[in-house]
Amino acid sequence: MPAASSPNATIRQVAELAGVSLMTVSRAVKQPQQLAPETLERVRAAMDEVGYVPNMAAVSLRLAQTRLVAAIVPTLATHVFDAMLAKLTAELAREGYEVLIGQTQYQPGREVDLIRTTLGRRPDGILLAGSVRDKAVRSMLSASGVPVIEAGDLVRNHLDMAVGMSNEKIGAAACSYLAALGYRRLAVFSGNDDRAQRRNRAFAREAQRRGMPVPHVVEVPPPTSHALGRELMAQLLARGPQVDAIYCGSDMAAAGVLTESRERGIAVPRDIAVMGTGDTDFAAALFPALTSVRIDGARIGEVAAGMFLDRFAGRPLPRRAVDVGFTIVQRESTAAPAATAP
Amino acid sequence: MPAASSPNATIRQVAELAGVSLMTVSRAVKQPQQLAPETLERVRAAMDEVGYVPNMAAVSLRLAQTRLVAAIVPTLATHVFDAMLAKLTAELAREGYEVLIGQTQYQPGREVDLIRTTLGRRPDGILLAGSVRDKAVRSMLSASGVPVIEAGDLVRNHLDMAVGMSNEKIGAAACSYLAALGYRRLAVFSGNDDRAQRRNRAFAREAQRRGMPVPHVVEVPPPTSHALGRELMAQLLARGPQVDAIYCGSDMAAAGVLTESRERGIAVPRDIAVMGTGDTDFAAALFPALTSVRIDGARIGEVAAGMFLDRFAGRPLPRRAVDVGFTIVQRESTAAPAATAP
DNA sequence: TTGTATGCGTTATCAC
DNA sequence: GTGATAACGCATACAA
Repeated sequence: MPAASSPNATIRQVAELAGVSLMTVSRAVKQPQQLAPETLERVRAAMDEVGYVPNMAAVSLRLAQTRLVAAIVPTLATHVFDAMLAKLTAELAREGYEVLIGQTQYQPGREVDLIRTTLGRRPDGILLAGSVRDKAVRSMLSASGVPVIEAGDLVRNHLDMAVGMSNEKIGAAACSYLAALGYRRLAVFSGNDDRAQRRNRAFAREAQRRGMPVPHVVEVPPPTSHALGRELMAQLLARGPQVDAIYCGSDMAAAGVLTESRERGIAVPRDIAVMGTGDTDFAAALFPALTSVRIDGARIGEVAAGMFLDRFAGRPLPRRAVDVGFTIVQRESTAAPAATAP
Repeated sequence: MPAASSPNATIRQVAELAGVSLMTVSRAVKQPQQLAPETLERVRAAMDEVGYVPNMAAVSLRLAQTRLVAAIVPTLATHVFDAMLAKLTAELAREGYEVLIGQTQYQPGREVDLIRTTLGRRPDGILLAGSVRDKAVRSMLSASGVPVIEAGDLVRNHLDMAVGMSNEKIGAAACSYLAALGYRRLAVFSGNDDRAQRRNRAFAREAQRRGMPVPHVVEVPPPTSHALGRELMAQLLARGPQVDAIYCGSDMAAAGVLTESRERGIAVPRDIAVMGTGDTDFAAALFPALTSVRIDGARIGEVAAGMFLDRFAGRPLPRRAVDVGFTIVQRESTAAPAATAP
């Protein structure tokens, strides 16, 4: 039983207790096979007795590596990010790395501060949800020399490494999907962050390409919510154009559209189709079940972890940018319009 | 413009560039007012030029404090934890603390390893979602001398500090709530983790106290899901006892119960009432909107942050245990049974 | 107002 | 197989 264990025991206390030098204790942790079995046992007993855990601040300082990976996300309250972080954390943990999570809460100014603070921790790698647009941030990051992964938004001029999917392709695919089902008067509800805007522009371009009416696009500051979806839907009905399908930048907003429609006696998808983004866990639980663009957060996290580990080990990277794609999960909220009547 | 900034510049490089000593640079960061304005400006220019950010590993080692708070949660994919972590992170960030998040993924064995690894980072504080039951973990933590907050589960014998609510009270309240609405044949679906089990036992005790039939309790390994809720509901209908209300340990499971009921033509709440736990953001978006036990994760995070900051600053704690309570948010899934017919 | 010496806890290196 | 030494980057204490 660990008896008198003192707070934050150091390698020195263990050494004195075991009657060996500092290096012997260090080796007992890092290269146990180098020690005589009897010595090893004595050192281990001493470590247990004082509850010794190596101080990573000292290790980091000495080795110039922290075994820390920083991940910066807008919010934790989004399924894609959760799944990504969970997988990233789990995969990196196998190799002894920990993940330091920072949240910007969608405040652009916060990102610079956060990255500066984060760089102070000298992480071995930094993952950023989304692409880095801010000039200052870009130069800070590249100057730091830290491996950087931009995740979830595959842009051409990524800083270092990237994994994710093209938001432009998502926008175009969403539009094509609705068009193929016969919907023509489209609306888009989404956040006004960079990714969403690029998605929406691609959506509109695709509509134009197909000779459809210009989509009615409404962009608001994120995060989007159920209440927001309801409100936007109410506004659309009150004074918006006639539409037969709505593409939402988040599933929560889409859920709000479903609720508001139901309360007003508008049948989905008969009167109007609704589609979300993210394929959140609750998408299938809504009524009607929500069609959504599925983004595999876990896959993103897995690929990102692999890239980091390759890089840390000095292995050559197969690719510096990985497209994990996306899929559209069709559910009840966008069933095809009735076939031409007999 | 930061020109030739080198990776991980040190205080020495800045000093040489500015033609001052190391201490002058250090003071430029920590006590700028002590420097001659002209010197300060020169140092700042040098810092910008090389992109200097202090190495926290060195600072931590020197000061024996890391400005790091570790938070250990079962998963990020739960609204209560998200909200708690978001608030905790935001509040601590104001005072220059960062939050290191660990996830156990509900694997009990993982908790010990995770805490050991975490202790290596010498966090200034540790927050644990849930109470600490494991003997080894308890002694590791108390031996480390780190301030510990057990969050979200208010037990009597907390290790150090605690904030949350009584799961026993939640169970009893859920039962009382359903009983008051006239439901008598109750079922419970939940995870089989410690917190859930204590909640369920209290639920059953309350039913007994009220002279109601013994509730049909089904406990499964977490995490619970929509699919799981559907399956449990299907099983209940196939071979379970007749029930008129179901209390679920999570909103996702409750959502599954709603879906399965709808598919089978069972009307909620007319034929059966459904109630969840957590008041997740999507609870209001379900159909029918889900009655749920609301747990204010943000409030928990806020109180926890306050406790940590008081402790770090050496201020006396008003209370070592704070009950943030809970509320039952009534929605459509548990409307009262029809009044006695005329 | 600015500089020098010292040590935080650990490990690479070299010596025995 | 084990030990002594130096150094990682920074801030406290003290000196100038």
